[in-house]
Amino acid sequence: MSEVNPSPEYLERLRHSTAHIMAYAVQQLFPNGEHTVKLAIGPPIENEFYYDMEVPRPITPDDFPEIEKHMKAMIKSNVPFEQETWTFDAARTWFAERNQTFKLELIDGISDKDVSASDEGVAEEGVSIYHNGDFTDLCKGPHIDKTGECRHFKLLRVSGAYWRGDSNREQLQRIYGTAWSTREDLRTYLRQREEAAKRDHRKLGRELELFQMHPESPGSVFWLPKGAFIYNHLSEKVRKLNLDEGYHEVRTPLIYDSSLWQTSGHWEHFKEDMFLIDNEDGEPTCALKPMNCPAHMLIYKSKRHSYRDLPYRIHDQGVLHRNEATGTLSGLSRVRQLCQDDAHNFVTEDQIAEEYERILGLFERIYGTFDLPFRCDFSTRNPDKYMGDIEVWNRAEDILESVLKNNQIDYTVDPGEAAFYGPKLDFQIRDSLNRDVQCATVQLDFQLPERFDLIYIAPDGSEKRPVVIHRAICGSFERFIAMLIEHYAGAFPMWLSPIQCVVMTISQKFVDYATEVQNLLLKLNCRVVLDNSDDKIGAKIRQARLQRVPYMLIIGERERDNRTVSVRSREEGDIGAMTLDSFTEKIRDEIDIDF
RNA sequence: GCUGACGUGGCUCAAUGGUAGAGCAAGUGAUUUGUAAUCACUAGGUUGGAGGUUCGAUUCCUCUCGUCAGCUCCA
Repeated sequence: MSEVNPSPEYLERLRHSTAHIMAYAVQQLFPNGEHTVKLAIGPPIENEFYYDMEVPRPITPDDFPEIEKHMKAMIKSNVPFEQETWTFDAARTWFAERNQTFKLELIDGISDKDVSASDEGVAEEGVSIYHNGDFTDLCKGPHIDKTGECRHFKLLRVSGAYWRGDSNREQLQRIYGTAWSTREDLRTYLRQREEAAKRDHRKLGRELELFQMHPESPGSVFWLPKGAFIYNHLSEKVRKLNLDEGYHEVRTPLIYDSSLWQTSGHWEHFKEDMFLIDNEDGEPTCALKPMNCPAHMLIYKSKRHSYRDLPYRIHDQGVLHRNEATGTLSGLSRVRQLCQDDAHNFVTEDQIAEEYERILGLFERIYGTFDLPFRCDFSTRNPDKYMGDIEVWNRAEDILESVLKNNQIDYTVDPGEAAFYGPKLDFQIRDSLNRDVQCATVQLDFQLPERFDLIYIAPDGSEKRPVVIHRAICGSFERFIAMLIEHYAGAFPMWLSPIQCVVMTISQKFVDYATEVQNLLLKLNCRVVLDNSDDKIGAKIRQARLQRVPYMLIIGERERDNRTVSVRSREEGDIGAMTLDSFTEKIRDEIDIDF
């Protein structure tokens, strides 16, 4: 039976089991379903589950009621989940009779393994099979006891997914659903999703007039005045922080001859994703930069560097263009034109550790300011695909790991996921829909210094190869702002709010005093606007609240006569009248901050 | 790029083969207001674009562009 405080492990079993029930229900949708619906895999995922299958026609959300009906029927019958072990031959025969080619492929995969190594759930001499009622599936389990436990579920969405995640193979239909042990938990989860959708940055971006997109330039952002303010303000703060930390800021071209991209290796790997410029013969000869590093290599190389110059740090917020595939574009999170708080730090091998410490210090300054929780993926060397000296790699990876530990950063290791030219740290933040969004990245690079033949002069006068650290703290400002919008649900902290105060009059009679208040605040570099329209005060407040303005200053007869303002704060509501001095004192520290 | 869904005034949505409608926003006028929407009037759409079927298309079909959910990719 369902548990009151279900363990994560129980919920996984529950969701996995619900996926089986759903697969059965989809089979019921089609005549001869067991033979025409080809099942692939159906695992539980965080909070949800899915099942991938090949079906005679695409499933749409319109099919959900019918699928759910069949699911409920099986749940109501409360049949048990029962495990059996079949021999490979028996399983092959059974699934072949039912035309379940994906399952046959899975069985082959299992039989190829050394089964004596007792892979979990895989029997020594065969495969694990689960039945629930009339439904039979190849599955290592585990499952719950009876279908009746899966009462609290809902189908959510449908999409395509490639068999085995390979875009060269069959594309299947994936149906997502969610399942919980109680009705309340299900409701809570669905409500959370609705709440999250309300803070979707695309929706808020439109409502708060921060930015817009147009089909005339898909994937590139039109920043409206308020959004542009946030963008520029943020970029300015980051720029200042980098200058304080010893970075040299540069500005570099957008367009480069293809030879540069050949040198850097991008031509070979990423030509398809670059915006190219053709000559008269239609041959691409130039490209818009998708990243800044080659430009910075040229700058480094333009003079001889002593070990005394290192670390040499170049910061660049240049405009980048990446011709992302159409299907991947998404709001501000995945765009074709972007700027990063990009930097390249040229260091000696001995300086790697300290430089990483310093970079993580920047993280704490910036992410701490926004109170953003992040975690880190540490991608290590792929044994089959790496360049450079294995000793250097090992040392570098040890350094990165110890830096993560020293700074008590929550990280997971992705073995073999590093690029061939160096190990990397990717910093992830959760967006409002609980999706991981990658922002920052810190990557060690042994390759570009080779390709560009970079050197520095060591104390003994010999020429040595520096190491390059690619780093961005915010990552793309576009994506970072998307995340901030959702993190704050549009209610930016005072220092980042495009409008910090609205002075609003009770009636036209008080415009003079209201203007005086406005001018006084303007002198303090407060971003303040005056609402002297004919609307009633309630309407003005509503308007300002919808725009998430931090402070509303209400000016009527009392305020004018006493030379005060009545303050309504975004967070606390009406906080009463105060003198102008006490208000300016109150906001003095909020108006502006540095990282 | 792939699969699917969607695209109607600035925004949110209605109209299912028969002259496209509402609310909000906008404009004008009235009102001069005390903490989340004052009232009235006016204007605004060849229904993303192109082709087709039909006496007639927002509605059906094809192509195309864009958006969204995912998948693949992500220097």
